[in-house]
Amino acid sequence: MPGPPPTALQPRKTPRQSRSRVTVEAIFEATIQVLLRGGMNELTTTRVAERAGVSVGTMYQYFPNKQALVYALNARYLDALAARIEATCREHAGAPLGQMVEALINTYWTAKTERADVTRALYRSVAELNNDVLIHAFAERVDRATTEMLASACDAVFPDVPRANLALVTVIYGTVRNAFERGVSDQEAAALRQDLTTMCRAYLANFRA
Amino acid sequence: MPGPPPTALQPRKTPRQSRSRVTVEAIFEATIQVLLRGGMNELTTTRVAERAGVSVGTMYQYFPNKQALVYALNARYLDALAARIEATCREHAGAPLGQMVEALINTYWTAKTERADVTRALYRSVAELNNDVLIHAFAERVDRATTEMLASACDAVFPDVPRANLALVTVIYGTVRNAFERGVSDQEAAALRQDLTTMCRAYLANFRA
DNA sequence: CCAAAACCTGAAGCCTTCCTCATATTCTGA
DNA sequence: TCAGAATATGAGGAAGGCTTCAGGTTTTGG
Repeated sequence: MPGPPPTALQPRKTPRQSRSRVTVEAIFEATIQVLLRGGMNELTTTRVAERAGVSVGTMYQYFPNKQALVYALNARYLDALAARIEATCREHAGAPLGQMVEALINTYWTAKTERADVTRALYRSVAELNNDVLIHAFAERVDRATTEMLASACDAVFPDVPRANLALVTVIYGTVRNAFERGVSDQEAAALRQDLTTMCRAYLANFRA
Repeated sequence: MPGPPPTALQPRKTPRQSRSRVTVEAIFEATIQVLLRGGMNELTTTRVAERAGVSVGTMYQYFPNKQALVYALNARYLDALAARIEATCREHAGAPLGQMVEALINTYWTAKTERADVTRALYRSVAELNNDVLIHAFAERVDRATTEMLASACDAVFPDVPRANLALVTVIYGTVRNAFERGVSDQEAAALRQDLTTMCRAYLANFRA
């Protein structure tokens, strides 16, 4: 049961005028760029500010420290990802299991690969954070959506929905991530994705009504 | 095709006398401990040396820099892990598919969970390394073993062994890792592990002779 | 037993980084 | 229009980290 994010990691103040919204946006984008080039080791406040075209002081007006910046960036990313998954789940409420699996894998896979380098950079950056809160919040939110979807399947009845859900999402998210880390080729990725779908379908077949 | 590890990351010299072997061992252990406490951010050379009961200078006699230390630690861990997987694969050459899957999952899962905190710490530490070389070397070595095992199955014939292998290992390794990151309970873990086995078996059933 | 090799020490130099703050600029609302 | 709020600046203080090296101690091989 994760509490709220540590106060030391919360944003300092939220931009009110449009110019500052642009600034914050630039800072986020710059952070990604720096992360892409040199990873966490070379992510310095000066470098980010420089790349964003603002001064260090400006950065510190919105983020109390460096960690908070990376934290916010990841929170932002996960929020968008969760929203996409939720949308997929809504769209497939009441559908047959097969379609659900395919849709879920498709959404997740696409979200991760459409900007593969960014995904990788974030995967790495989040590793040095106190990411438990982030991860849990994300997991909880997304679990709610997928569980609900599964329970609504028109051609299945689950003796234990949360269990089936956990198996599904863990396998899917884990596989995608591992595929990333291995740096599989496009060909391999395509085959892998197909096989992953096969596996999930075969698993869910056990619950056919 | 990854080359050899960057020279900047190679150990400086290998201990010859037994006392220095003890020292190096202590340094490794200390590194793990420090990593456990505070992660990469708090891993400083001074702290590691202090915890190991040696002076900083000693550390630098064996590792040219801090990164090399973490690199070596991970290389060591992956080497042991690979050895265990290879052993499992040898033991199950010619066995039926079902047993192979179960054994592989068992070995990997056990290896990761018997010292869960260490596993987690290393997962995190490796994220800030130039880990491509490490990952690839590990993957290649382990793939060789598992592929060979699969090909030897007494009750199956694969149209494309490497493909089936990639699917299997990516799903297994990825799932285990993701389970870690979510911090699943023991109960959930047990169920998940069972379901993972079910999935893999169902997948492999497609190749039954 | 002794010389050479291996090993260990830890204070100190150098460098980078984070973050603040006093000041300047821009915007908003009445 | 203009006062006050919001935003931006960037040099510099303070802290801490990495790494070296000159000089000790221990071990080994003969």
